[in-house]
Amino acid sequence: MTSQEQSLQQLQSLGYRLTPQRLLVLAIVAGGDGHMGVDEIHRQARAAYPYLDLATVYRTLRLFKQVGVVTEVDIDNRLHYELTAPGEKHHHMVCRACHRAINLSPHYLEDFRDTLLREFDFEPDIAHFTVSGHCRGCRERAAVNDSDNNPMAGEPADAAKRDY
Amino acid sequence: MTSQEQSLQQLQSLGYRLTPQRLLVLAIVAGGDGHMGVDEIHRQARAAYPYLDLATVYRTLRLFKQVGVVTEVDIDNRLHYELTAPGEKHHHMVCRACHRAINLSPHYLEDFRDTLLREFDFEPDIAHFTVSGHCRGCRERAAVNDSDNNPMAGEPADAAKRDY
DNA sequence: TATGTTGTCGCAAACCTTTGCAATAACTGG
DNA sequence: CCAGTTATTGCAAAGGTTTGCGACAACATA
Repeated sequence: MTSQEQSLQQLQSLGYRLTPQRLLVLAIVAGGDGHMGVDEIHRQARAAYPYLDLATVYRTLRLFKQVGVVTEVDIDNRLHYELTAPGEKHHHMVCRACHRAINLSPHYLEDFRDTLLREFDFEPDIAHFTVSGHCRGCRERAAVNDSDNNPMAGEPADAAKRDY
Repeated sequence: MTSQEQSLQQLQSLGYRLTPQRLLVLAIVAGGDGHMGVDEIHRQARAAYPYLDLATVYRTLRLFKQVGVVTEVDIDNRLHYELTAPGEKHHHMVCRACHRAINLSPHYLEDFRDTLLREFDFEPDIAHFTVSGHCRGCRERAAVNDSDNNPMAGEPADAAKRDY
């Protein structure tokens, strides 16, 4: 039984129904390379099944995420999804500047999770966890362009375009 | 010099202009108790200055956040802001169920930050950091209602309303 | 104080995502 | 295999947030 079939069976066992729309979305996400944007998933889905509505794609992905079938990544205020690879799960670090996503092993979050659970009885949702910040490349680039030593907080006033 | 005046001077020194709109929004956030929703800030602002547009409120808060004057908290997909109290900074844990926000001392994130920086040259944006998950109260409530031992992943199929 | 530069505002429209609702289709039990 | 139950869909509309743009206003300079 493939991991896709497992996911489907899991859905069914939880009382969710297996619909062609769900099969389709799952297949597309599984076939995609890395995190896919919702619009791209929708586009591909329509190719096979033109009536499939964008709202359905959103609902389906939300369900898949909740059940753990996919992992959600917020990249520049847009939702992206990738298949949750059992055994090689990972979180993400997303760069605010170049919007690239870097994988992060769960190992780095375990201590943090344990602490919150122990000290506050708070169960963080680390299954869908994204850390945003600035990656190496963008930090170096910024260091060069910056005359002062301000490490990129409050962005230089002479930035090209600054409409706030 | 009050911390508000400091913020204003900081803005100016970065090349941003001091406008009545910005003064107003700052005053309101400073006067509010805890994290305020954008609409509430806007409502209060309009009382004093009816022409102030919602877009300006958003832009102003985004700027304030970027400069560090305010802290952003995402509560149930809605942005909220509070004054960044220097000296008593904190992050937030937001419960996905009851939407309450619990303060979290920066101390809990320092190790995590250091690790990412050391191992990946990735500077996480912990200044504006929110962990979502489930708080004690909601976890207990769920434990009672749950017959099986599934710790709230994939939510019971018999949930009252389930439109995905 | 007068003038130029350019950051900011208000407005309207766009964008991404969620939601209400009636019609439909997936599963269940007989 | 049929009928009943109810989860799910498509559609349209709302919701929260962002953005393009021309008019305006804050600051600097003389």
